[in-house]
Amino acid sequence: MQERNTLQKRIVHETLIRMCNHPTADEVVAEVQSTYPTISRATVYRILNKLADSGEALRIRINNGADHFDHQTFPHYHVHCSSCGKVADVTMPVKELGSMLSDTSGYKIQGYSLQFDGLCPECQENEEIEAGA
Amino acid sequence: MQERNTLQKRIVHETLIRMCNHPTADEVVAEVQSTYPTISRATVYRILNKLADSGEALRIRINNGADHFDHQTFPHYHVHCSSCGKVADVTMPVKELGSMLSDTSGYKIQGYSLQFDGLCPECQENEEIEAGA
DNA sequence: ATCCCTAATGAGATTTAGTATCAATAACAA
DNA sequence: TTGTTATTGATACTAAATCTCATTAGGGAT
Repeated sequence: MQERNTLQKRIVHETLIRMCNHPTADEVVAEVQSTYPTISRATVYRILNKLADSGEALRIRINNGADHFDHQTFPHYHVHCSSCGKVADVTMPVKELGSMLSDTSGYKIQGYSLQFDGLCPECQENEEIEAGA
Repeated sequence: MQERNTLQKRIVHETLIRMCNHPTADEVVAEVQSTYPTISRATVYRILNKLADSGEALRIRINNGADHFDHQTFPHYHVHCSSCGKVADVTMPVKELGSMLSDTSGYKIQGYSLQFDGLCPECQENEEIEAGA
């Protein structure tokens, strides 16, 4: 017997799919607990890790902050707003970055992580308002 | 009076320069304490943060693990060995990644972080030995 | 339908990396 | 030499995530 189809796994996965805003693990915990209050934080973390490991979800590692999760697994990147912390999708092909490296470093490249930091449209507006005042 | 030239700052910076292996903050703490045992962990963290903020050192954010520091500040990237955790330099121009994004996402891009993961030459060897045995 | 094995869960302790607090210390300008 | 205050050291604290382990429940076997 290998992998059991538990209620908790179904709920966490469904919840992640329903939340389209790249939630953190703790945000998923809160959301799941609103309908299933007895689920444990450790369980949600375990299930999200498993989803990320199996490729059913993406783990977005944010500089400094908590990991975010994305149920969309097609190849894309993320922008992280340095002001409000929001995470958004970016679809941009960046080809061959990894393979370009293999000969120069001696490392066998397994992957790379590319993450952008910036200001989201809302925070840009707020900045302008503050500057104007 | 703005910035004071303290013994601690000199020692931490010198130590970082002397350690060419992209140490973590705690590795710097250990190294400094070997000759100056009374220095505080908080002090080393503060000084490294200041060096990174002022551009006198680079902060290398490793997925999952502790930040590493690099006294070399010319533009380059890093490879992180997923097996032993070692960090190595990669010099490869990646131009315009940020500016390519500005129109597609609505974000005002302030920067990006690009980090490679792979196996260092030593760990590749170990892997082959294990596979052969 | 029941039993049994063990994967998975829940609760809480633990770890790791880093920051905050604050009294004591020590640069450095006067 | 002195006074101001940036900086330090010690420690408490926080955040994110993992670990531990007794208990629960999925699902194959009977």
